[in-house]
This record gives sequence, structure tokens and C-alpha cells, in this order.
Amino acid sequence: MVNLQDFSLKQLQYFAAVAEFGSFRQAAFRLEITQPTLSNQVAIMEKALKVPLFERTRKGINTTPQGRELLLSARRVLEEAQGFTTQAALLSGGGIGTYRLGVTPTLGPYLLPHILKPIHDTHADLKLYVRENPPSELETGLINGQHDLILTTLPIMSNELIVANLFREPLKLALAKDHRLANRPKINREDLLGEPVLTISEHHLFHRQITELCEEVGAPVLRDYEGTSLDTLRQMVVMGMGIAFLPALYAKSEIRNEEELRVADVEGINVVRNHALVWRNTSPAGGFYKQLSEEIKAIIENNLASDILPATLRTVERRLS
Amino acid sequence: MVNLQDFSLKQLQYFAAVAEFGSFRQAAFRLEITQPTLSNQVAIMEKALKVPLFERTRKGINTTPQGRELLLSARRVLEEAQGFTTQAALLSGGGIGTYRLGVTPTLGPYLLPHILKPIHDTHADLKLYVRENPPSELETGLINGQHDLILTTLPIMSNELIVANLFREPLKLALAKDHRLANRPKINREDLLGEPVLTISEHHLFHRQITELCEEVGAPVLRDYEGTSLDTLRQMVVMGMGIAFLPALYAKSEIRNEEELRVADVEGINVVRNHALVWRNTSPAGGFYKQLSEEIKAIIENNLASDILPATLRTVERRLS
DNA sequence: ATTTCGCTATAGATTTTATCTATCACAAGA
DNA sequence: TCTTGTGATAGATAAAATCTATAGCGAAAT
Repeated sequence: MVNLQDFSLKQLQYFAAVAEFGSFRQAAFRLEITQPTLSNQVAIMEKALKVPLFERTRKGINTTPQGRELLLSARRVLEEAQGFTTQAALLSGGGIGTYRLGVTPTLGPYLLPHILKPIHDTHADLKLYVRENPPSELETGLINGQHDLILTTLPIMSNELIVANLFREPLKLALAKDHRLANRPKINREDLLGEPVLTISEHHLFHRQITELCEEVGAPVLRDYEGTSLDTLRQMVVMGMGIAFLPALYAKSEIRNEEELRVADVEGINVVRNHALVWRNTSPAGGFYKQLSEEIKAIIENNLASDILPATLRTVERRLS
Repeated sequence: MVNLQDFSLKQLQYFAAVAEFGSFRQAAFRLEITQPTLSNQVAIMEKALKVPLFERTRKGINTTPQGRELLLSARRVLEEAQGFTTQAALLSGGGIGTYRLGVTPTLGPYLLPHILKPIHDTHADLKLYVRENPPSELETGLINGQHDLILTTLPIMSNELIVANLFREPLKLALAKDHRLANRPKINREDLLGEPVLTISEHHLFHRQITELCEEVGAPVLRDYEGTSLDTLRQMVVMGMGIAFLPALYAKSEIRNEEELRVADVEGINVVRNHALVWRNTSPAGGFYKQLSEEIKAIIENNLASDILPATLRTVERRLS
């Protein structure tokens, strides 16, 4: 059996050239090598394949019947190889290819619709394969190579990841339409005293932020009814089971119907989620990811300035402990 | 632009193996090379393509987004290359492929039906691409590579051709049913005196044989009515324009209707065509062609013994002058 | 007939490439 | 802390590709 290593692309090229020009000399001239080199390589290939490809005469060559058949296969190989090189040339330009982006379910569906379109306009050949996972899984998934990039909430613990802060997202207070505070022009911290608060399950990072906030203002957390998604949380608020803090972008996206819910700020409360684009410090495309993060930040600040706060920090490599 | 010569099949194999095993060391082990060699080759390819294929970490590698895309192309290349090798392995067995066989129009249609089937049975993967040409064109066509093999009548002049004699084909006398000699049990040389003889056009080799024969027996050749094919010659005999000498195999194939024509031998006349299989002495498949000629000879002697005479000579390399 | 030209094959030197051995440096896990 | 597993690096060696120069042969031209 002939092994793959028994011949090379170069030899296939030589073979095809000789067949095309019908002469070793001419083919060698076109290939910009000398004739003995060409004869040698073809002879080596013939020996490896155990098939005579050419019939040598004093006035040129004839391709053997076997050579004619193999020529077709050889051309197919060369064609595929050419495809490989052209694709490589494309990809070497950067910003091309399918990148696996992991996102938090509490942010992705509400942020991505705003940024995917402009990114696609800038990078026509960039595709994002988006998968949703809770932030903790995003981080490990990024480290072990399931994702190329993640769009997640801080903090990020691993010191082998590079974090590009994008923006801060405030939490908004969501009230049922018939809630006693629903029609207040302003709501203060003190108004929340004793108000039962619904939160999302504790797998999500801002569960802890909310419970801390509730302790500060003296609002009880309804642990028995932790929502598994922001949508169920919203439904529970509508049904009057309590109030809830919802991320601003979620509120902007999903709460259109003012008949159902009122969304309000609370004076003196400034709880935010920090969102960032994160990648491995070993990633060869780090430069491109950095550029991408700047573009995303610009898009957000242009389109969503009224809903979010700009990032506090520049891109930093976070260090643990 | 990346050139084809900038990477090799071997490197593609290495690339695919590293991507598959997720580790240089393991891949190197499977490939039976050392890890530095593998790292080196992959690095060389990355440099040539200007695309990072892997992201190196202390616990293994991740394939970059570009690497993932290129992996698909690389696998296609390797697949085609594999196809090339398997085809080469098939062809190296011999007796496989499409051989271009040139035949005389005065023999091919009447002989080939008898031999193609048995040859196909013996060599299932041998295909013959048959083209008809007058013997003189067959010879030059063989020399300049338009044919791989020819089945033609002797003599062959070129000394760079190898001739394997197959058999001798007698000429039969064809008479119209109402000819004065048609019912004779035997016909002698003397009976032909003065009989007008039709022949095929002078492009065909046995035109000369027939004119010489006619001179010997004192029969005039009707030059004005030279047939362009054996079939027209036969029609002319049926119409009573004269008698004709036809090759035995043609007579056997085409003259079924005894109502039209009578076919007879002439006592004392022994004109034959010598048929041979011929190929270039430079042809790498010479051994196979020789074997093929023996098989054809055997087939003929088994199936057509009553119609032809065995070849006089063994295979010889004919010399000119 | 002889020469010239064009073709491929061959020999040997040289350059280039692939490969190996030995080792380093780093991170994770025991 | 030590071991194990990972890829990178340096230098020596082996292998392969390439070149130059030339031989040998057949066909075409002289």
C-alpha cells in the first residue's frame, strides 16, 4: 500500500506540469527548476507509486494510460490544495471566520440584537456562533476552549483571561401597575423597607448583589420563589407577588407594556452589573478581540447611552488575590 | 499570496493530527515522530500561511477559529490525496485503466466482437477505447502517442515498435450467386483468367496484394470502381460488377445470406493478411501488452480456427532495411 | 553521410529541509 | 513540595531536493 508520505504536493505539481507540457524540459522551465530535478522527482514518485506515469522517448514523453487516470486525481488534489491556500490567505486577513461567543442568558438576548448588526456591517466575513451559559460555566468553558470569547458579567477570577470592560448596567426596580409605589414620581431607599423582593436563582451572579442591597434597605427576599429566568421573574411581579430588580437592558427590551409593569429608578441606589468581553491571554487573535471590544463599546455608547453607564475601567488583565 | 510549495501534504497531516488529538505530544506519538519535529512543522506551516492554527497552553492546545476552518479544507485535501494513492495502488496491479486501441476498419468490426468479451472476462478493470483508422495512420498515430496499442496488418516499418503476430487471415473469393463460377465445387487459379476483380481503395494495404495476385492469374482489376469499404465492395459484387477477394473474417461476419453471394476458396492461391498487435518499444506496459497478445492469440485459435491460419512468426522486433 | 539540435538520464557536489536528542520553562495536581 | 504533563528551544545529524555538468540517443538539417 502506498503511504501518504510517499509523495508530496510538489511532486503532484511536477507530474501535472510534465503531463501538460508533454516534455520534462519545458515543464522544468515553467516550474523554474532544472530538468534533472524534475526528472528525478517524477522518477521518485513513479517508484513510490509503483506505476509508470510517463513513457520517455527521445522526442518528449507520452503519458501512460495509468498516468492519464492518475492525472485526474492529481488535479483534484491540487485543486483542493489551492482551495486551502486561498482560504488561508483570506483568514490571514483577520476578522474572518466563525468565532464561538458565549453569553449570559441575562444579557445576551437583550444586548446582542443591538450590536450584532453593526458588527456584521463592519466585518462582513465575521460570524458569531452564540451560545448561552451561566457566567460560571462561561468562564470555565472559555478556559477549556469551548468558547473563543465570552460576553459576561464581572468578576472574572482566572488570571489567564483578558478582560475588556464594556459598560455598567444599572438595576431597575420593577413594580406591578397596582403596586402602592407604582405612581410615585420618585422612589427612595426608605420606601422599600419591608417590601418583599423577588430574585433570580442564585446561580446568577447578581443574585448576591440583590440580596446585599435588600439587607441594606431592609427589604425581605422571597427565597421561596426564585425565578429561573428574568422572564419568569417578570411574570411573578406582574402577578403581584413582590417587586424585583431587573437589569436595565432587560427592562428596555421586554417591558413595553406599561399597563402591566412600571419600571423605576430608586433614589440613592446605584447597583450595577459590570459587563465585559473576555478571552484567553494565549489567544493569537487577542489583538482582534481587543479591537472588537472597542467597537462594541462604541456601539453601546452610541445607541444605548440613556440606559447604561460607561465602563469604569480600561481593559485590564485581572489578577486573582 | 500563499504558494502551493509553501506547505506539504505531510504538514497537512500533522496539522490534522494535532487538531484531532488536542496535543502535540500525543499526535507526535501517533505519527511516530518526535514532538519537536511536529511543533516545528506546524510552526513552519503557520508562518507560511500567516495564520495561527493553534493556541498553545500549558495543558494542551486549542484550535483557533481560523484553524477550525482550515482543518476542514485540510481534510478535504488529505482525502483527495488518499484517493490518489488508492487509485495508484489499483493501477499498479496492471491490466487496469483505459487503453487506446487503434484498429483497421477492415478488421476491427469483424474481429473485435469475438475477442472483447473474453478479454473483459479476464481483465474486469481493463477498458479499451477503440478508434478506427487506416493502417498507415495507425502506425504514425501509435508512434506519436495517439494510441497505446494498435491492431493492424503487417508490415510495420518503424523500428521503434514491437510487433506481436496474432494470426494470418486468408482472402476468400466472393462471387455473385448467378456468376458462372458460383456453383463449381472447386475453383482453380486458371478459372480466374479474365475475370474482372473489384478491390478496396489503395489506402488499404491489401490493395497491393490483390493487384499482384491478379497479375499472376491474369485477372483484370477494375480500377474505376474501387470500394471505399468492404461493405460497398460486397454490394458491388452482389450487383454483378465483378468478383472480389474479401478477408475471411469479414466474409464470416457479414456474408450470411447465401442467396446473395457465394464465398469460395481458390485452389493454389494462398494470399493472407498478417495481423498483429503493436506497441511502442518504450511503453512501460510492454510486458502486459505481450501477455495480452498471447491471450488474444489463444482466443482466436480457440474460436476461429476454421477461418484463419495461425501466425507464422513469434513476436519479433521488426527491423527496417 | 555528417552535423546539429533537442530530448531525457546520470553522476556528484551542494544546499536545503526534516528529524532527532537533550533540555528548558511552566502549570496543574498529588 | 515534588511529580507529571505540556509545548518551546538549541544544536547535531540525517535525509532529501536541487543544481551543474555531462552522457547518450534519435531526428532533422546540412
